[in-house]
Amino acid sequence: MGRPPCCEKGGVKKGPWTPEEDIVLVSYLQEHGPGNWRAVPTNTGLRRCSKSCRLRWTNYLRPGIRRGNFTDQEEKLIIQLQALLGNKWAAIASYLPERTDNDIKNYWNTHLKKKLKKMQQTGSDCSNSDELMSSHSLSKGQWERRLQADIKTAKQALQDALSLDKTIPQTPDVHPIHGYYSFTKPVQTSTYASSTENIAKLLKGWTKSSPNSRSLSTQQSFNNAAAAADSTFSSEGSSVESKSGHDISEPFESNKFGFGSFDYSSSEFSQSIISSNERECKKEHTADVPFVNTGELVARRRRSSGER
DNA sequence: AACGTATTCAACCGCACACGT
DNA sequence: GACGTGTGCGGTTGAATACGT
Repeated sequence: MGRPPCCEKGGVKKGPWTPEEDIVLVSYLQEHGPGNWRAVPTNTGLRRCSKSCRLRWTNYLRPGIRRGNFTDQEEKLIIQLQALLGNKWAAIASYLPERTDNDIKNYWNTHLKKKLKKMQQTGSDCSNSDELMSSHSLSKGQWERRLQADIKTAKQALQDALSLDKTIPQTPDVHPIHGYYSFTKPVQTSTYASSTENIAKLLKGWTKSSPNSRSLSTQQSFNNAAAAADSTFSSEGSSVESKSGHDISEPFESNKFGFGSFDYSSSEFSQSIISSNERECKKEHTADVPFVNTGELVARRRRSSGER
């Protein structure tokens, strides 16, 4: 059987998003909020499929996203979580609210995999996923003990990462935001600050690109504009007006976007993830039982905390 | 400068699941 | 319970860019 593709209609555009499309999408979502993605292309006139719109928003335009330059803390956290959760990028991303699952996945595939491989070759690190994977060959008892140890290590890493406000409040990295911990520049005090920055960069890139030049991808636009935008738009009270006249820098309600106020450090959440994955891992290693999707677990958790 | 190769990352694709009817 | 639809996730692709010769 199989479902028909979500973009069956002809004339659906693919490939990189243009700044113009981004602005249309951001303007629309500012007004209506995310959700009901099916309606987005219809209501905006964007020749994109709903999936593409959602992806663009969640991976690039969403407020509070930080891109590139993973810190050591983030890197360690990702490594630990990957060892614990496997390739459950959405689950891992839930511990790094400013990073998208796609970003983390890419970073893992391009940087961390290699790094860990190197480390393994030199025998300098024992807390990586390959190591964990190699535990398949261990006896069940050994494996369980090892798993317990890994979970303990990961918990510790999480605790460290989630309590960094005590240790490095003035470094460019970590401070608490709305109950979770966020890796942002000190000058940025809210998820909206990042949103403003994103949109500012977007607009800068858009207006900068000359009509004669070939149509720039947004990434290029952002790159061009980043430096200027950083100095032009402060985190407070900045307002950006789009071509269509919409003030698209008005504060987004963080709750609308699903990661506003949930306490990621809540032991209930951590415990549920860890214990469920503990169970999953054990299942995986012991019997042919259906594998519980951790991402779905997180999704359910998000939904129950009022995301949609 | 020109070319080939490697790397990065935005975006796509297909699948699984939740939810409404 | 069966079915249809919408959404989210993980794996993969390929264009753009960086690097080496």
